[in-house]
Amino acid sequence: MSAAITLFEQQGYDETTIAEIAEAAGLTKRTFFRYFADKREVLFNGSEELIELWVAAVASAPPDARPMAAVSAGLDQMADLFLERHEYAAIRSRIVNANQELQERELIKLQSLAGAIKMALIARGVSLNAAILAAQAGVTVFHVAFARWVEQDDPTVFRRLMDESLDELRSVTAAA
Amino acid sequence: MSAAITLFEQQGYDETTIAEIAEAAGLTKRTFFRYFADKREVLFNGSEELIELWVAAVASAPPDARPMAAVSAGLDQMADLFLERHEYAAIRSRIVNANQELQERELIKLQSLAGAIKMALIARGVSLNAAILAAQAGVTVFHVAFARWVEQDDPTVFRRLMDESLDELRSVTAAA
DNA sequence: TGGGGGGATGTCACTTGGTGTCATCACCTT
DNA sequence: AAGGTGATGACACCAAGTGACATCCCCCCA
Repeated sequence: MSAAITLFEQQGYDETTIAEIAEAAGLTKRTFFRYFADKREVLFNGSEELIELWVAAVASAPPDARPMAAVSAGLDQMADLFLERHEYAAIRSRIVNANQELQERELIKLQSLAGAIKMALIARGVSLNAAILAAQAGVTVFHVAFARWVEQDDPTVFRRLMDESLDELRSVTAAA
Repeated sequence: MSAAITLFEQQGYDETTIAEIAEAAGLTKRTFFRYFADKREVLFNGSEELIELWVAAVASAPPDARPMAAVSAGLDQMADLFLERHEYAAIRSRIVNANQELQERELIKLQSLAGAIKMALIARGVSLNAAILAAQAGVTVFHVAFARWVEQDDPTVFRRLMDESLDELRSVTAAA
């Protein structure tokens, strides 16, 4: 992973071959593909843990909490999780934002995150449609706030940025 | 395009090679790549027109319309646009939903749609953050309603499904 | 009317991502 | 010391893309 990221930073994602990454890491192309399903995946390693964390937060919210409050408990976890990864997140974002394939992978990871949150909401008794939209809203807020968070210096404002985004979403969708 | 879709339906996306598609269409692999940037793109042909249509609807909404009302004018256009493409949309959805690469491409097309709507909102004087979230909300509603629309028989209910989804999003994000 | 030029297509060679298969090696167990 | 197991290497192969150049067809104009 670190060999890959270093090379991506230095020469760009497209210009870096798997063979180069493997050599830099002291192994072969074949071994690379035993650890990562494809070239993109090397940049999306912690994503299952992230999903589990969010799902656990939704599951353990108070039983009477409204769907969006349960989802929002996941946002707290995200703020925590990324607190000490601000610099890494910024580097990784630069790489991802410079390449369409990587953005595609990022979006589908977010989609699978939304799917997992949806299931966790359904397990709480939330209706299917409400679960889909609450999960999607939470992920959108996370995504938008994340993009703003990596663009500035203070790592501690992540949770505040998420709240602001959620407020904006609320006010923009509010009936006339 | 039709050669590709037919083959994808018959034998699956992964199991179909560009050479096969090209042969079925009476041309060569090289020519295929002069029309489509990659294998996925053959399934995403009308997407620029779709974006232009939505953007135009946002731009021509009444000047005093609230952001989400302008976005919603785009939903009207989408309902129209797809009215006579229900069957095609269903076939295409089956193909896309069976393959992760294709879902990734679909998501980034939706993302670029959201980006275009965002710009159209900004041109109306909407603030950056409100524009981002209104555009994203509109695309989410479209995406969710689209998935429900292709799953059932009556093509005329698309607009109603979008309204229902927007209502659900509103109520789920509403403050406690 | 017959070149000539430009755009579309074909040909071919090449790179790279990704996979199946088998050999090898290291380490652990008994 | 023998055997088994999991990780790695070696190698051949396929399919997606791409660059470079040849060819062909059609339209325009002297």
